[in-house]
Amino acid sequence: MLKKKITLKQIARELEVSISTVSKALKNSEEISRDTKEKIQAFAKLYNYKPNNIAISLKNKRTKNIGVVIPDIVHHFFTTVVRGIENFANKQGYNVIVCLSDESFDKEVINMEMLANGSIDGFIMSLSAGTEKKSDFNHLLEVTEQGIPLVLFDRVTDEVACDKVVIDDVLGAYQATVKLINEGRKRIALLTTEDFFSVSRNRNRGYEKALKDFGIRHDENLVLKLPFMDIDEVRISQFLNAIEPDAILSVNEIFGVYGMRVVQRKGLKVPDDISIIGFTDGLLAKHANPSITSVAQHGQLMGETAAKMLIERVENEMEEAPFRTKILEPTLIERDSTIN
Amino acid sequence: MLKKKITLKQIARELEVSISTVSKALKNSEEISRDTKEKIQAFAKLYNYKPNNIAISLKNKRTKNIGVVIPDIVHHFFTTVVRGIENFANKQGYNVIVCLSDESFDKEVINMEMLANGSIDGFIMSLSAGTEKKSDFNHLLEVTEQGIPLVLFDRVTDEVACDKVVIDDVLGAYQATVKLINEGRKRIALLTTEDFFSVSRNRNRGYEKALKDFGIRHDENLVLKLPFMDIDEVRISQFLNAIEPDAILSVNEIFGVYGMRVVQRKGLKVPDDISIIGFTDGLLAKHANPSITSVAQHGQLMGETAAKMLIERVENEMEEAPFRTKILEPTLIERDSTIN
DNA sequence: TATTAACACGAAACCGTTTTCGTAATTTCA
DNA sequence: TGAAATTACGAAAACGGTTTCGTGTTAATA
Repeated sequence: MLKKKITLKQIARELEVSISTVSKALKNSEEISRDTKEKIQAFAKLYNYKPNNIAISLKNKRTKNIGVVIPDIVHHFFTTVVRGIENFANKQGYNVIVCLSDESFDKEVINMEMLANGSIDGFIMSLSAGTEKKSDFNHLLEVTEQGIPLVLFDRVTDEVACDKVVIDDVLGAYQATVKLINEGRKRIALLTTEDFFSVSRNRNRGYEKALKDFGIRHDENLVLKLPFMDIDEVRISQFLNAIEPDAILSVNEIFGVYGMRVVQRKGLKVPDDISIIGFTDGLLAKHANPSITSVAQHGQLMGETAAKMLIERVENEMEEAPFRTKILEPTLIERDSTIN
Repeated sequence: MLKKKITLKQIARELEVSISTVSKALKNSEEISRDTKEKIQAFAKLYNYKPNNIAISLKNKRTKNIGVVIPDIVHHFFTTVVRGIENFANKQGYNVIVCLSDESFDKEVINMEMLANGSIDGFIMSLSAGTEKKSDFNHLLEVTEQGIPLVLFDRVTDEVACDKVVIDDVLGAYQATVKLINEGRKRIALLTTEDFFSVSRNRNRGYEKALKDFGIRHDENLVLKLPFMDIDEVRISQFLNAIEPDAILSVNEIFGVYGMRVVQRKGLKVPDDISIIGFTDGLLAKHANPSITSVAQHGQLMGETAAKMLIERVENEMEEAPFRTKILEPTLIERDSTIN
């Protein structure tokens, strides 16, 4: 007892009217008489008629789909962003197609090409590590040249003219570093990633700026640049043992957790002997023991903001509004890994 | 300098041939002469012609989109499932539309209706808490009656005839409980949720079965049923203080983490004084101190399996194969919260 | 040389809508 | 009563493809 969806054509045939009449009747057009409208509407309701989205998309050249391309989904920050996007987009009647680049340039390109041929009205994305490393943005340029709106978030680039939404990473790192300095910390270690990440670069800058502003010499030896993927706890351990810091600032959540574990294993008390602040306010920071003071990036807000910017572009295609970059303020969530 | 996508019609006009000829030439049809094909293909390449997905979807009545409806995305287990789905689906040329029901029955219904009008070829979903509580599955039945393939995973129901993929929750809880019994634990507390969750019910059964098999009396007082959402640490604390267990089995990750924190605060040593096992092998369990022994649910595999089942259905629409339920084996990941 | 086959292409239907425009039939007005 | 205006609907194009079938031209065959 398969009940396939009914079409305008079938309704028209059953009721012996034309397709146009059915279409108009269902839109309650003034053109159609009361009687005919009622008959058609009743019939349509009975058979649970719903217009076919694909046909409408073809007609309108609007899919009401947003393409979201992110490096990874098993990642707290990105999931909060996706939730924000979903949240806003759904309210506006848009669906979200999620693609994972898996931090790979090639996959990012393939994903975008798959979607760019009519499947979506616009992109929201965060650059993969591979793309940032390669510094090749032609796939983004192609998309924007075709007139497909694009909003970049978090991991962005200056080389593509489009809307962007980021948090003020410099400020976030600055505030975190100042917090540590105000506790009296002098040897603040920085756990960061290789340079090609825009966010890491900015966080490094905020760290350096704070040191400078407070007259603390910037010692390169206190900075450890780790490869992004698989974390090497041994290197963190050797590094921290060698430099003996009195505070640690980590540009992400996981380095902070590992750092804390290393110093705790050495017998140091957090935050009495050493303070720790991380970036990304995820579950780990919240549930660590002690819980870790973190710079919150407001992923959900970022997602909502990005979705809002994108949908505005999509729906005002005519107007050539200038591109904007929304800068969100980070928040330092004070927990038990720093002195209150 | 907007370079809008070129269409067959435009190519045909430029080259003064018919649309059919262009279409065939681009598919390398034998019908078209060498010369014409080369000319058309060269032109198409030059202008970077790519067929419009929407038009093809309309023609084929296939969108190459999969709809995934899950309760939440900021949740480790579901993200691993989504990754698995994405992974498999992408290889087969499918895109994934993710919708969040936010544990709400109404949102689940709305999401499905949005997608069921042609936007997708099939659904993969896990029931929202609201739906399980309400026990109303009409929206699922409507979809299957329309002939849209549906695969349910993890949170499933017997009331809908469709493909399913679950882990053997009874077995997982059984093995975990046995592990605790073998350590010599007698008073094994169970931290679980309200009864309407199918997975919790099954895990409770596995726990009870293990007790019975090993001749341990099942004491209802050792079981705490917590509301699903916002966790009440106070209740957990009162409960554990009252019953003084020598082991805790939690049906999820977070209850386990809270439970561990409570007993640690009381001065108990994990695992010397008390053992802890949780479900869902996420970041918290892995990075807790001590790390928590957990029943892994293999979310990614579950996602891949679901995607495989769905795509098989979609692509063999003619055959009325009987519905299958794939039962995945859980794995007990032994860590430091139990005695090795 | 007449017939047939092969070749190379175009016309048109189709997928399911929306929308413009044309036109019978009825009503209104002078 | 005849002309104009209104009513109520249908035909057809359009969105961007695919595919079947028909056909004019050339080449092969008898």
